[in-house]
Amino acid sequence: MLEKEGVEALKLREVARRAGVSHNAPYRHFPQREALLAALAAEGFEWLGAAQRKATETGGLRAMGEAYVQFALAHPQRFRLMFGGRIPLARHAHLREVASRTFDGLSGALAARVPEAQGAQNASVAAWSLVHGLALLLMGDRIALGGRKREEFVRDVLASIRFVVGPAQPPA
Amino acid sequence: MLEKEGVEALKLREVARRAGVSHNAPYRHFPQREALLAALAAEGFEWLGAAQRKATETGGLRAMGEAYVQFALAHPQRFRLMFGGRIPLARHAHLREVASRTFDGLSGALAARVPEAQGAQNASVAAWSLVHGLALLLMGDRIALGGRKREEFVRDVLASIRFVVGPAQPPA
DNA sequence: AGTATAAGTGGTCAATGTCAACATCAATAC
DNA sequence: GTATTGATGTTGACATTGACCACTTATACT
Repeated sequence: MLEKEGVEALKLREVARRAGVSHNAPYRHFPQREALLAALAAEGFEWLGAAQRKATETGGLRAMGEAYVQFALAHPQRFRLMFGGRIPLARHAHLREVASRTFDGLSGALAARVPEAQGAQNASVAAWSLVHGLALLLMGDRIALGGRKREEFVRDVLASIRFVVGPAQPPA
Repeated sequence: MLEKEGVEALKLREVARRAGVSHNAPYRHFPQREALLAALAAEGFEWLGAAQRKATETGGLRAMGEAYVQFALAHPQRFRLMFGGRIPLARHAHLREVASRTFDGLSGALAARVPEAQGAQNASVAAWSLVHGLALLLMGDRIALGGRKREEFVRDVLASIRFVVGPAQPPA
């Protein structure tokens, strides 16, 4: 339901209806609607973490970035739910924990791939921002691919930058 | 209301209440709730376009990026509404038009700053993705600033990459 | 066998988005 | 000077939804 019809269409009563149970059954599993969304988001973070680990094993920085974008494009609604900021982390301790674990793994893998040098942390954040933003812009159909297939396009864009890990440089 | 309490808290009836009118008066101005959100999003795109134009006049690529991130951080809910993809562009022709105009201006300004060369378009998309993703990650409080102030942090991150505008290069 | 716990049921309520019918009032046309 | 029209607002209604409550059923475990 989430992927096919979006978050707002994911109504507790409709879930119950499709499950063939009474309109109140879901409340035995989730105290509020938001809790169900939080659980879905947490599951998404685990998926993303698994995809990242897999990419880390077999490939380099580039592969990680492509895996990130691919995940977002494969589960756009889920991705929006995870990063949409509409689920307050203050409640939902489980979601907070899973998300933090995923981020830690992600930044750890990033740090391992980026040469140890001044500005390495900056470059890590830049790398993450790049793939995150690229995924979202692609999801919004706001970018002209210029005839290329999506994977090819992603590869080209990710190949178009280099990270500066040496000492600070004057602005271009 | 949008910025202070989020999109879901922006209820038509509440709007009417605060405006001191009856619960149905808003329907004389917007056929559905979604139309009101679309209007707010369109207004946001005009603001963003204006900010970009201003940055383009006085500064370079770096200034444009900083202005983009600054806009997002100054109006997070608005930014999420604009790019959240929850407003179908199929309806709301006005929104589609304003958004397209803003994007055209943005990519035009980008193209003018990026050296004419193979891969220039890729670099433009990468630049946009970078600032877009950085803004969203910062909004989500998912990045450790490392003690720096936000503007400083943004500057550092944006300074940590270079664009490859020459002929294609082998992957790193 | 007996009981505790999880899961499900039906009833209810307030809030919301939306629709239809009616009212008001200024500008315009005749 | 009056009638018409369009924009704006109002009242009343309806279905849907999230949430709460008391009650029942089923499963598991002592």
